[in-house]
Amino acid sequence: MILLDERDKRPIYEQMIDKLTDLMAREILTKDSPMPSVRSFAMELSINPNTVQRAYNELERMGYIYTVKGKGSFVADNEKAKKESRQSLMGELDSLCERARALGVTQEAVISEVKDNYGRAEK
Amino acid sequence: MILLDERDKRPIYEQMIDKLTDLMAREILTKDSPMPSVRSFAMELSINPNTVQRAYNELERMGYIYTVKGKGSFVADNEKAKKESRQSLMGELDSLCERARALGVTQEAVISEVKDNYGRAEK
Amino acid sequence: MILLDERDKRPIYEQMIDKLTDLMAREILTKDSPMPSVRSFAMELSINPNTVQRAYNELERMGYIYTVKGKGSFVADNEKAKKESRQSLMGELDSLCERARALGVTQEAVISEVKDNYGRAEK
Amino acid sequence: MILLDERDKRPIYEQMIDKLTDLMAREILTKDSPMPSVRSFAMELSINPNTVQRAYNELERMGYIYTVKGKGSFVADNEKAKKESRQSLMGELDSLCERARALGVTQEAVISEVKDNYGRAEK
DNA sequence: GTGGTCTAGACCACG
DNA sequence: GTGGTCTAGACCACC
Repeated sequence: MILLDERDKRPIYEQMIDKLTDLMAREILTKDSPMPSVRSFAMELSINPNTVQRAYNELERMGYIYTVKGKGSFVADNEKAKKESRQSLMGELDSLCERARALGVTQEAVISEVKDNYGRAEK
Repeated sequence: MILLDERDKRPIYEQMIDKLTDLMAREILTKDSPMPSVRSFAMELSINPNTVQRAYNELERMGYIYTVKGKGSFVADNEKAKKESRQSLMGELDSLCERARALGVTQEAVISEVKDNYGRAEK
Repeated sequence: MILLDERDKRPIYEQMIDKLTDLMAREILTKDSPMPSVRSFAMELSINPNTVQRAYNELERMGYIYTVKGKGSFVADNEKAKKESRQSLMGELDSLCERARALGVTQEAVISEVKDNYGRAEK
Repeated sequence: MILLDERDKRPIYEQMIDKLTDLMAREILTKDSPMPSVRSFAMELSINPNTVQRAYNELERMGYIYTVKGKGSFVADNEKAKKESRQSLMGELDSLCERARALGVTQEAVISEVKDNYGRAEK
């Protein structure tokens, strides 16, 4: 389902949260579909079940999944995920623009790069 | 000279690096001007001299400052450093655009955000 | 694993880096094998953990090892690192040759010294 | 006479010794010719006279210069300088060869680089 | 005075 | 258990 990067400096549970919310935002994980069980997920990724549990706890707290006792965890409405993903993306874009300005990069240069990127994607 | 943000979770030395490189990019710290001494800077920020030292070490390694033993540290000519920063910035922008596309954010939305940001900066 | 030379005037962490990269280049330390933990290594060498940590930090920055938080540090694939080392070595050889020429040392004398050295190594 | 590199990590007096013995080995400073006075040399390099003095002291101790009270310092027999320079060069060459071997560089590759260098110099 | 290194001991997050 | 960060305090060489 997801792949962990061992060399990533961030804690594993944070990596999991990022990758899972991303899957939700991209609608690969759809509303009300079941999440893997804590145990099987831990096995699959060869990590400690505690770590999976922690990721699930955070995801539930943030409203990305909901848990039914005795049945498991399920994807909540992923509209939320999409919205928040977009917001955080825009936040990153903002801080990136600020760094760009500090380095004397013009607005035009930034926009041209964006257009380039979208252009390359179309082909 | 700079202010530390206690709530910031990143290590102090990293915060310092960010804030100082920013000052250099904006040419508030100019070529060959002296950096505060390790000890005085530590006093000013109420932190340990070792922490300042570490930040300075990294800055020197990255080419932002140079050190003359027994005299102090000085701002280097950071045209090269700035150039590299710009390149890596554009790389980040690219990967950000790709994430945006994956989330269904249009090119127009991204560009509008960039324009907004630059607009806000002019005031 | 390694032995420190007390008479060596260079800082301990630098000595460690030299000896460890040497072990890697000679493939005594192989890809993905675990490095000693910071604390155990410090005990073994009777030095402070901070000093080991510093050496490890530099090694990671240079791409010789990678670190998994909570698990330890591991030997990276250092083909790239070796390649870069070879290049910088050849650069040093060049500047050394230039100094030799300036001192009137003939090409033959230099080559004979090189052959001597490699000859001694075979025994 | 000589140029100091402010960014050089080594102490100034050591840099001076290196550069001056080099000039002697290359016979630019000839036997019995006068060295600059401590004061004038210090002025010329914009450094502290103590530092020049220290360099001169070391040079005298090593036998590269001799001092006549009330008259100044003079270059000693530079045969010595040449000989020692060559020796230290050969020492460096040896340690370089050892590093090369550790990296798996063949004797042939080293020799070819040396020949290249001498070849380039002839043109 | 300056930076550079090192020790001792502490606290934290992660697994 | 692991590494990462920080403090406090010390000693050194250089200028």
